[in-house]
Amino acid sequence: MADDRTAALDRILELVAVLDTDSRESLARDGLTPARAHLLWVLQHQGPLPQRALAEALRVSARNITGLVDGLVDSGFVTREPHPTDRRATLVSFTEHGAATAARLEREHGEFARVLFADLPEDRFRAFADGLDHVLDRLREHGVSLDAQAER
Amino acid sequence: MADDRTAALDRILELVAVLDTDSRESLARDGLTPARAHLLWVLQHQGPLPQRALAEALRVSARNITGLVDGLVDSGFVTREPHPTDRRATLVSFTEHGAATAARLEREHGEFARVLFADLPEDRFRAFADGLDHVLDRLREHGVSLDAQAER
DNA sequence: TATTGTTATACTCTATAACTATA
DNA sequence: TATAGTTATAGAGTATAACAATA
Repeated sequence: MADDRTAALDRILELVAVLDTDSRESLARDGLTPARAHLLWVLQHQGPLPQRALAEALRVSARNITGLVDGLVDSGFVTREPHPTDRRATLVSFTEHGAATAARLEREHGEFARVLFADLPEDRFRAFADGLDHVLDRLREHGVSLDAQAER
Repeated sequence: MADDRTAALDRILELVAVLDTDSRESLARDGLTPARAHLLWVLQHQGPLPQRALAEALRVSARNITGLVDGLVDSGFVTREPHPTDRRATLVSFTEHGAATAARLEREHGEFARVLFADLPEDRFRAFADGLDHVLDRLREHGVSLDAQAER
């Protein structure tokens, strides 16, 4: 019994490894890395942002954002524009290529979700989603969550 | 409906992020990184190995193993010993500290699995494990798996 | 005085290619 | 000739600290 739990955790970790490697390869085909794609994702959902806001959203240092934006500017996904009211800040905005890529990544994300659960009957899907919620709740109870991490 | 699937995928990705950050922090307290801990894990399950075997097990370059072993030697987790029959090779073995740490990490892995599924009734746990298998099968069908990745 | 972003510096993980020692 | 591991080199992600420009 206890061993079943360990086996399930191992399968979760296998899933983590598989998703990580696969998304990495897929992004590489677009000339992106996970960190840079994450930045595009935030821009896609929140619109043009100053680097400071990006640092908070990605929960990384300001220095790191400078590097990520440098890379995305060089590869043509975003531009640095002057902030309309604060001359210290720069607004990071999509180029056409960046906007098109981000939109496509979002579409593919939805398609991937459909493939993942294809042919899984509704009741079994519900049960799985339930278990997922349970696990995330258990982690939150133990102070392990994105919010808890953000507070540090 | 289709949106439920996307929401479930998003929760899987949240779980991935949470587990990644949490394990990273936990390992850091032991003076380890994920890559170095992975190497210790392999050593724990397969015994002393030449670096070449470690490169295959971790699926990284030989050069990378040199760096990881350098770090683990410096921090006192492993030693490089001469290979008994092949003078080109070096055997990577645990120090006492390394062996004790690896054993503790394995214990904590099992404890973590128990916490994760605590209070989840057996039938709901089964349903979750089922869904997990389904998702991994779907990925395998699409050529996305650790084995498929290994073949490249 | 506080904030935004950059420069300087450093560490880890990752890779390929050239090279040494040994098989 | 092939294999084990290292040196050389490079790129990405991450961090802290010092600093410039602006608020």
